[in-house]
This record gives sequence, structure tokens and C-alpha cells, in this order.
Amino acid sequence: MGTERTILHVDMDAFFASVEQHDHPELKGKPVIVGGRPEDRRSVVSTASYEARRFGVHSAMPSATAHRLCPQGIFIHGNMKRYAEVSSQIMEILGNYSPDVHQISIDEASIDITGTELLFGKPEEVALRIKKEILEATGLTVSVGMASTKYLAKLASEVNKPDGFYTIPAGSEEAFMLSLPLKDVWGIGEKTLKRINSAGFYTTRDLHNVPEETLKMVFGENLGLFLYNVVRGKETGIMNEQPREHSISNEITFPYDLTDLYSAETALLSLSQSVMFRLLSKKQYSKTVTVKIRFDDFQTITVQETLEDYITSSDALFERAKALFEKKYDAERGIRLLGLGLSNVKDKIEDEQGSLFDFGENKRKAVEQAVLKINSKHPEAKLKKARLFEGNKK
DNA sequence: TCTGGGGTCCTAGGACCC
DNA sequence: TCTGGGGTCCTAGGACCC
Repeated sequence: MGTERTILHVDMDAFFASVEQHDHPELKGKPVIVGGRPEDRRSVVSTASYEARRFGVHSAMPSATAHRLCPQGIFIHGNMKRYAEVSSQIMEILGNYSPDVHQISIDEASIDITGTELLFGKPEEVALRIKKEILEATGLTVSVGMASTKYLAKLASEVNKPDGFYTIPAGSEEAFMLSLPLKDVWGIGEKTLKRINSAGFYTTRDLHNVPEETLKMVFGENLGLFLYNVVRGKETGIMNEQPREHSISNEITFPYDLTDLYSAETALLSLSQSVMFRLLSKKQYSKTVTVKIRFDDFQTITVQETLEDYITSSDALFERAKALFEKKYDAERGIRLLGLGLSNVKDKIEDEQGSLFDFGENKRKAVEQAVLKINSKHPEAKLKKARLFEGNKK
């Protein structure tokens, strides 16, 4: 006793679409679809309002499909800056109730309110107050789940969406999991569900009937242990630790497949710049470069390389990206997507001595940072490489 | 109607070292 | 001469999530 924790999971309802409906009241009650427009080739839905969901529209669906299902849908490109602004407003409210706020994505967070009863009152009251405060501050509804672990609180928040509140009382964690369809278990996606079904299991109870060792034998050490614990409502560790590593990447899907080397390299140059700017503006470092290529048949491959020294300029990054890309380039295959990422990103170089930059690199780095500074002060004064202009010309 | 973009984590094999 | 394990780093691919 006394070790029970109380976690609230706060999840915005149809976040991007709700922000649009709030900012533009004429959209209220209408099927709003935030994401790519149907006429944009290869674009998808980011968020659909509940009105649009009634037509079967959902996230990640091609926008053209969404348009077919819901011709009266109002398609909006979306404004990430605005969404981020509302998001931080909400996180600030949560921060008033506990120092232990874990933001999971732009529209959800969990907060540990264990032991705050004397300060703020009963947990249910805190949950309802948070809902009310967020509504007053932003005009948006959220769904809140309450349970003894982050994982279960997250599942609880899904139960009465939208504008919901649901508690999994201490002691009934296992019963809750046994009542949950397998497809709703967070962490079991399409592929894993199929795998579980092929092994002859169709419900959480089916899995519950199997000994730990058997699950590990059939599904491997990690997945086996996860399944064993999750159906018992026990801590799975899936949402707990701090991220071990960090990466920065950008990718682009072309409206029409690229077929020539020059266009592909121009795209890589542009990606090198955006990735490097993001890295530099956070004052971070990386020496691992990954190029991602998706071919016209949707086969997706990656080529990766860890360098001796940290990358300090977008030119240097571009050179490495180009070399990696050329290893896999095949003139016979169209290119649908190109991505470029840096992984194992660090905040500091632990050993400056071990990675002295040569003078040229230092100079280039200084220029790069100056450009970045100008860009962030005067976003309209976009200093771009001549080649990018050239690439944009038809 | 073909399938976005930005992430994290896991698996598995090979290299290399002890 | 032919044969160990364990640990760590790296690469490539894949699953999952919002």
C-alpha cells in the first residue's frame, strides 16, 4: 500500500481540426479535414474532425480517398505554428498540477499527480478541473484517462473520446486489459496483430492463458515479455524511460517519381540544408548520416554511415549524402521519396580534443551559422544556393 | 485511391576486442 | 590448430506511433 501511483493522460480531441474549428467558427459542425488537398498528388489526411470521421475519413488516408468518401469535406492545409502554440498553452496548464509532465506528442501528455491530493483535491476533481481549464483557455475539449500507470492511463483516455473522462480503478487493471480487443492494445499494430492471430490467439484472454516462457518462445524475448505483462495490466516499460538517442531527419515524397540523378541530388542538397539548419540551431552534433530511398515500387531502403568526425556544414553533409545515395542509385528505377537523417545526435561533443576541425571546416561552420542567424531573424531573406533556384526553374 | 512526415525502438548479422 | 563466449559498435530493415 502507499506505492500506488495516479497518472492522468490528457489527449486532445481531433486536435488540428478542432483548432481550425475554434479559430474559424464558421467551420464548427462541419467536416473539416486537415492535411493535403485532394488535388495534391500523393497527399494524405493528417486529422479529420469528428463530423468528417462519420464519413469514414481518418488520419493517414490518401486525401483523394477522403474526398471521395466526403465530397463536402472542407480541406485545410494546416498551420503547424498555430498548433504548436496551442499545444504549449495546454502543457503550461498541466505544469501547474505537477512537476512531472511527460509530453508524448504535440497533442498528448501524461502527468503524475501522485500525492497532490492535499494541494489540489481528489484525482477525479483534478482531472475535471484540467478539462475545464483547457476548455476555457483554448476553447478545445480533451479526453482524460486516469490509472495507475502511464500506459493504462493512455488506454483509459481512449475509452470515452471525445470530451471524455475514464478511470481504471486500482485493482482492476487486469480486468480492463482482458476486456480490451487485441487491436486496441497500444503497441500491437497491423503486422503484429496478424502474427498473433496466425499463432492462434485472438483475444487478450487467449494470450493470458499462455505461460511467459511459451510467449517468449513464439514471439521472441522482447515481444513475448511485453505481451505477457500487458494482458495482466502490468508495467510494460513502453512509455517510461527517457529516449536513449535522438535523430533529426527530413524527407520528401515527390508528386512524380524522379528518374534522373541531377534532380535527385538537387533534392538531397535541399534536404542537407534543412537538416543541418535544424541541427545547428539546436547547437547539436552528429556523425551518423542516413539516406533513405523509396523506389517507384514502394520498396524502401536506407544507407547509413558513421564518420570519424562530426558534421559541421550542410556542404559536408551533402557530400556524404550524395556518396551514400550513389551507392544505391539505379537509373532504371524511379524514385518516389528521398530522406536524409542524422542520428545519434548529441548536445555536446564530449571530447573536443579528439575531433579538431580543420581551419576550412571552422570557417565554413561560421558562415553556415551566420546564414542561419540571418534566416531566423529575417525569414523572408532566404539565402539559398544557386542550384536550388535553378532546380525550381522550369 | 495506391500508400505523408517525423520520430523511436527492435532484430539480426558482422566486425572487433577481450 | 580449430574453436569458446561475451560485449560493443555498426549497418539494414522493419514495426509502430502520432
